[in-house]
Parts: sequence; C-alpha cells; structure tokens
Amino acid sequence: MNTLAYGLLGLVARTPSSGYDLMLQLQPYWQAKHSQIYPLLAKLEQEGYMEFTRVHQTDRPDKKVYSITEKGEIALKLWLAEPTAEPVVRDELVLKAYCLQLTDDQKARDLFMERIEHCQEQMQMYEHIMSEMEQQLDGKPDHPDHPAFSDYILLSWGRRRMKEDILWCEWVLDLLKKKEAE
Amino acid sequence: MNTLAYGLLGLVARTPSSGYDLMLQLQPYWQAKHSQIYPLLAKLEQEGYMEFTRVHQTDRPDKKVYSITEKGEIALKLWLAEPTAEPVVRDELVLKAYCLQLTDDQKARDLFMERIEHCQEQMQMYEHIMSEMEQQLDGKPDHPDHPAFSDYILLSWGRRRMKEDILWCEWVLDLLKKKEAE
DNA sequence: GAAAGCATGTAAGATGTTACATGATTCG
DNA sequence: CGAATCATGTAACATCTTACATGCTTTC
Repeated sequence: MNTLAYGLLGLVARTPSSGYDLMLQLQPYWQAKHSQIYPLLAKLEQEGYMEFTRVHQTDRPDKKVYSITEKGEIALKLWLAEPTAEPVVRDELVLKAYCLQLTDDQKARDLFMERIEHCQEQMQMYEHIMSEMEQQLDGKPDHPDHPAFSDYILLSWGRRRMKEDILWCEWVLDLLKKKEAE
Repeated sequence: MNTLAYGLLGLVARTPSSGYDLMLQLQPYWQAKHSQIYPLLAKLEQEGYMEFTRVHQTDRPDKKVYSITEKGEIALKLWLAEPTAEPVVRDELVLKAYCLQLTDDQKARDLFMERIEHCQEQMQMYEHIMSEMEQQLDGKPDHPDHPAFSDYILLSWGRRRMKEDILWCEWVLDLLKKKEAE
C-alpha cells in the first residue's frame, strides 16, 4: 500500500469509478499515468481493498467500475491517522532559475513567461471546476460537513498555488525588466 | 542526461563542490538522496561533463571536488533553452484532505496543524539563508547581474510557497473551527 | 559512550514514465 | 479521413528510496 493506492482508495470511497475516470480525477492532485493505475487497481482488488463490476456500455467501451470494500475503508481510516509524508517538489524551472546567469536576458524572460502561461491555464482549470460546483450547489460548500467540502478546499489549494507562482514569476520578470531599462 | 544531472551541473558550474555538499545544496529545491547523486556524478565525470580532484582533508574524510568542463557548460546552456517540463507535486496531505469526512474533527485539525509546523520550519530555513546572504552582501542582490541573484529569487520562491501553504492551512483550520463553535 | 556530521559508495526494491497494443465512437 | 476521447492493459526502461557498508571526527 503506497500513497497512490490510498489516493485511489479515497476517490473510490466517495464515488465508485472506472480506472480511466480515476486517472482523470486524480490528475490535478497526483500525477499518475494509466499504466500505473490499472495494475494497481487490479492489485487492490485482488487484496480485497476494492471490488469491481463490469459495466456494459453501448456507445463506449465497457468499463470496470471499482468501489471500496470494508477492508478498504478500514485501511483508509488508518492511513489518515498515520504521519503524513513531507511533500516532494520536482520543478525543472527552479533548477533552471539557478543557472540564469548562463543565458541571455530574452531566454531568461521566456522561462518565466512560459511558466506564467502554464499556471494561468491550471488556475483557469481549478476556477472552472470551482464555478461549476458553485453553480450546482448554489454557493460555496464552506462547511466541513458538506459532502463537497474537501473538493472545495482542494480547488482553493490549487488556485492559490497557481496564483502565488504567477506572482513570483511576475516579480522575477519585473527585476529582469528593470535591468533592461537601464 | 536527466533533470537531476542538469541540476548538479548547474550547482557545480557556479561552485565546484563534493557530492555530499551538492546533496545538501540541492535539498531545498530538488530532493535527491546521496545514493542517487554519487553514481550520477561518476557517470557525468565519465562522459566528460564534469571532472574532479581528490582533496585531502586531515580532520575529515577526503573528498572529490567536482567542477564543470567545457562540454558540461555547453550542455547546460542547451538545456536552458529547451522547453521546461511541467512541475510535479506529490503531496500526501492533498490526498488525505480529500478523505476528510472519514475522520473525526480532531484528527482533521491535526493534519493541517502538522503541515503548518513543517512549513514554518522550512520557511525559517529559507529566511535564515536569506538573512545570512543579506548580511554578507550588505543588502538584497536584487539585480540580475549580481552573482547571488538566482539564490535570491529561489529563496524568495521557497519562502513564498511556505507562507502560502501556511495561509491555506490556517484558512482550512478556520473553517473546521467554525464548525466546532456551533 | 552515543549520536550526529562528514564523506563515499553499492544493491535491492519501489515507483513512475514511455512505448507498445487494441478497438470502438464522436467530432470536425 | 484524421484526431480526440473513452477504455484497458503489458513491457521496458528510468528514476527514486531504503537498506547495507565503512570509517573518521566532533559534540553532548
């Protein structure tokens, strides 16, 4: 049982889903490819943490819809109480920023402008899901007992991170531009 | 040549260092264990991107001090111009936050309080390095041509991220506490 | 005397990515 | 007609972590 396994278990605990669907749902919070997810789901099913029913579809390929078992739910609750691993960041831009002096000013600016665009796309994605949710629920699910509370705080987390990254990039670009103006 | 290799190359390009030292320097920006770094340095040296001199020390074990070669510097500059990979986040707390409804309120609060402590430690680390640098340089190296400019923007990046994460956790804790007050 | 820091390495195993493989449907 | 989406899987490879291995010095 690794973190990804618990992540899948957590998703399935709320809404029974297919592997394909789990992959998409997980994307914004934990990047995993389908080639990692499918074998893991099979393993979790074999070990009794999940079970699946084959759902026939006429317009689309058939799918396996996984749902959590009692054993899975117990494991999930135990995991929540265990100490949380420290977050891992792997951002190539950070390493490139360290070497800024080796490039010309235009390429340096491009690095940060590229990142701003990426963050804006991500932020719009988070905001889009958020506004869809708010429309559906007719307001923010800002109460811990609301079933969409965790979605709400996670979307807020994503949006905040992107916003902060953009601000940092803009701050750096500003310093770089001041030099140009000299 | 992977991202970690370029990261090491970037560090070495500025200051020739031992593997042990590189590991420590890299920690805040790219988590890698010594067991990954040492073999990679050996490979980079064999392929001519770096070279090393064995430095004898009386009080401590001898060390291999790596420095960049011309080939290494060319590779590094090419890498800077290549498209930057999207950042990867692997944060167990995010996955746990999704399952908040499965726990009691105390454990939920503990999750975020733990994270706040972690972020505060990290933030103090970044701020400590920053203030040491400011003392040494007698001011902020906020000009792109200053040799410590990249350190300055990276430390700022670290501090900002930690600050923002703390604010998010506090916001969540606040929502959780409001429920308690009912 | 034990623990922590400095210093380098290897081996085994876990985790993650890219490529290979298939096949239906929908949209432009 | 080609590309994208839905849907599931395997194989090979790259990357990262944990454990094994050694040994000296300083600090508590």
